[in-house]
Amino acid sequence: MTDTHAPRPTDAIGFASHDHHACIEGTVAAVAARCADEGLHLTPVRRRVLEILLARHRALGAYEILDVLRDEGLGSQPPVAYRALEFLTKHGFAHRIEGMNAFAACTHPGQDHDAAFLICTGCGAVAEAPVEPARAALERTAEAAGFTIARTVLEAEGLCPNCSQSHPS
Amino acid sequence: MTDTHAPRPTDAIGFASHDHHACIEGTVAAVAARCADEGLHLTPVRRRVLEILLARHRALGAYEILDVLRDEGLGSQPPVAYRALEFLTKHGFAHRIEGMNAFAACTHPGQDHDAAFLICTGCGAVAEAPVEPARAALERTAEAAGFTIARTVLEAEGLCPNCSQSHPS
DNA sequence: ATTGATATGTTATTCTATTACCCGTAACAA
DNA sequence: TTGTTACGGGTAATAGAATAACATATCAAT
Repeated sequence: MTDTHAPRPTDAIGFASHDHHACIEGTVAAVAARCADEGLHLTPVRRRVLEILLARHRALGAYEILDVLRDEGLGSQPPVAYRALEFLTKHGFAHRIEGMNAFAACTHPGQDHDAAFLICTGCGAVAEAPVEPARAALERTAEAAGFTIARTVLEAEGLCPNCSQSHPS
Repeated sequence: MTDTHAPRPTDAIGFASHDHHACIEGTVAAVAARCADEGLHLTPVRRRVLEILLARHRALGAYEILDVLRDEGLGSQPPVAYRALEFLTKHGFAHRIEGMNAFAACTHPGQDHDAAFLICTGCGAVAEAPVEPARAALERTAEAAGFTIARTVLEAEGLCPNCSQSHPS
């Protein structure tokens, strides 16, 4: 419990403060429901990794996650973390941030999907942003080259609203 | 000398066949000129790493590059390759492909700049595509969230024109 | 009960990247 | 000439990220 519990509604885009506790519980519940629906097993390790990612709202390396799991007796070797992360990313419950070799929980878990990310270099927060506009632009660029896109990596590093105030640069 | 020397003009976007030998020499010459201009040292290791990247037209891992350098007696330990790559990427002569932990030569060397990449999962070719449209779209998305972009990672994996014919899927 | 599919435990290894320290040389000032 | 400063490179050691390979367990379905 490291957050401030500001009782504001969740922002669709992501950097606003919000009821973090409810945000975690709600997302886990939504994921659990989807798993039940689709016959996927949200096992204790998988659920816990999802909670760890949600609790931070930032990207975590596999070994940071593993440290937590180890402290809690849920697993001690890399494959434990990587397997859980593979499950979560494969089903669209978490995303890999390529630019950081790290992982973040998905904020609107659905099918396996690409996303765009806004990564704050000030506080480390990661927000998932609508992917369509940028993806569409990239599609048009690719089409001109006769290239067929299967997967996109769209990430932006910079300063979130809070940090751009504190770092007036 | 492993290419076919098809004497076609270089395609601005990148997957067309072209006079590869001239393409390498021309780019190295352009980079050398820029270095002379700006007082940068294009040392033997740095030049050779650039040539290696250009010769492949695909993304190479630092250790693949190091293997070549080692064979040629130009260096044997990781920092040799990483230092050269840092120089090349810092000055916009090469780019890091985040999604692959690999590096590719820049096809229009200028100042340090972001770019968009089309990465063929069939043949491994990497083309640098215009970054502006996708970047602008991402800018608009970020603006809506009050986020200030400093750097973008825009990569698309898929099939290039040649491979989408061979892999009719 | 047995099978088959899925999930986990564990060891070892590979791949990627950086830190730290030392050496040599070019450029320039005293 | 002698510092001394900056830069590039050589090397060893280590850190960080990811996977391979193999053993074990769990559980549902026949």
